[in-house]
Amino acid sequence: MRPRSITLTGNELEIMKIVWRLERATVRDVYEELLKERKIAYTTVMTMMKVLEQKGHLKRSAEDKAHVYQPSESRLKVVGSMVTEFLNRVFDGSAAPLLAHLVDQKHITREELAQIAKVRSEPTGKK
Amino acid sequence: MRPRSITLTGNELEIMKIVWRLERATVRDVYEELLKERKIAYTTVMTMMKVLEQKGHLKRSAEDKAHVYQPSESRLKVVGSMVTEFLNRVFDGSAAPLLAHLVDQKHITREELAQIAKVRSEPTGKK
DNA sequence: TCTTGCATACTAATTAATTAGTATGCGGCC
DNA sequence: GGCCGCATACTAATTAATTAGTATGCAAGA
Repeated sequence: MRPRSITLTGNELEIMKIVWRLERATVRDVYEELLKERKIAYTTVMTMMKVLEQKGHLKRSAEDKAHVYQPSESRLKVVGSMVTEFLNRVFDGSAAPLLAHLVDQKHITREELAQIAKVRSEPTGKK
Repeated sequence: MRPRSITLTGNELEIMKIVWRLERATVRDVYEELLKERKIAYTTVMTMMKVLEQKGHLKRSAEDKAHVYQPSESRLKVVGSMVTEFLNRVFDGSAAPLLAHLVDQKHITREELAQIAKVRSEPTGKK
């Protein structure tokens, strides 16, 4: 049988991004945001948010008339695990080849790379 | 309806990695390799390779008794597009936040980062 | 020649993912 | 009070993904 995807699928991530940005949102809030990008039915959003709740990515609280959803985990944490999963799946865990791709495909310049290395390796001197 | 995934799925990538490595392979070749990792049926591998052929990732030639498969595109190209797709989907196309994750999660050290920046920005002096 | 092994083609079953319609209830406004 | 808008719950349809069984054929060895 088909295993449920460990990480977020494309559309699930799209919704999570909105909820992370709004911090707390109703189905309607997310629906309105998504409408800016593409045609979608209100109930479709509801279904997807219910799935996200079942998967543990969203917490629901029946506050007012409409339920309010909030992220269960920080964007940093979730996206971090997505990065790790991608790295393992595509590059067997080695980041260097990924870096090479980023540079070769000009997603990042050598200067930016050097700058990040600099900032991170010399954070004012201590710790 | 559900759209077919643009990029390779987990298992498809697993197979493509093997074929890229072997350069040319029969279903049995791939099957043997996969068996080293996990239990899987021969026909399952065949089905997946047929799908990969339909998707245009593998070319098939009925050489001898068994069909021989070869990659349609280089690993570099396919993986490159996977990187781009991931970057767009997760980070809206910005590589910097991805870099930050790689460093924060210690997938790569500041030293490695600096080294890659150096190698790539000063290739002996000329082009 | 008959069996055996391996190969392919075809069939099939299950669950995830995506999208949305239908049923139904509740709180206001006319 | 009844209708309207919005909300949720339930139902549903379609295709992808994953896994593998069955049917069948061919070639080589006993």
